Amino acid sequence: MSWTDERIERLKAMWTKGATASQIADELGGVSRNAVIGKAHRLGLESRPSPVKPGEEKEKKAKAAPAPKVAKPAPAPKAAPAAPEPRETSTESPMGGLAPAAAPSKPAESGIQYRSVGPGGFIRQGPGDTQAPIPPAPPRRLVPAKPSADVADKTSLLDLNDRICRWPMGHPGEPDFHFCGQAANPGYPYCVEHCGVAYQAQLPRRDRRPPPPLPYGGPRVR
DNA sequence: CCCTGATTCGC
DNA sequence: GCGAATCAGG
Repeated sequence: MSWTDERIERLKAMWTKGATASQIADELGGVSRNAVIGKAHRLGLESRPSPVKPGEEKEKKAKAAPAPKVAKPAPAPKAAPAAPEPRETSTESPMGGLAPAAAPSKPAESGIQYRSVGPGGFIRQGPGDTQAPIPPAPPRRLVPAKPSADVADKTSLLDLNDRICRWPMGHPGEPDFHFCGQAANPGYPYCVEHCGVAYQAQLPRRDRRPPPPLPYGGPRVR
């Protein structure tokens, strides 16, 4: 299974909405949880409350010696205390406070610091400024979104049972995604109308019409 | 054990 | 770029 634009779209939507990697993988089908996580990171959708984050560096792969396949490269020196970074000062002008766009990493010399104050928010702090103008980062925690008015009276995932039609309306991850919700055709997961769409009598080839687009990616393959 | 996301690294 | 293997926290 490949990452088509459509699937990436759904991944982004669900990831942003807080769906777990497992849910996303399950929803998309054909990919593993790991694949979803890997893709999410490659897309730059990062940082979600993770069980294992705390800043302390953990000594990973500290296993005794379970027949390592390849020699582990020496861990990169994380901080060389006695090795100052090579400085490029020739282009530095005292008043040219604007650091080259690619290098905001010299706050001490430019006198300007950018501090994150939350998702997408940054403030600029000059040399004369003290700690004062730094507003505390507002604690923001993503909470489960309440059902919007659009979805409130629609049939959600939680409303499903074996007596109502599970035909998906729209696409998972979209704000107004819901299910048909009509009375299901007994013995079938869909109402009569959608059974008509889902189950079609085999017709002679010459009478076949091109099948209508499926309401979502396609039949589940699991 | 189950779940979670992060990271690594061979492909 | 992809994702299985592996990690670590809950």
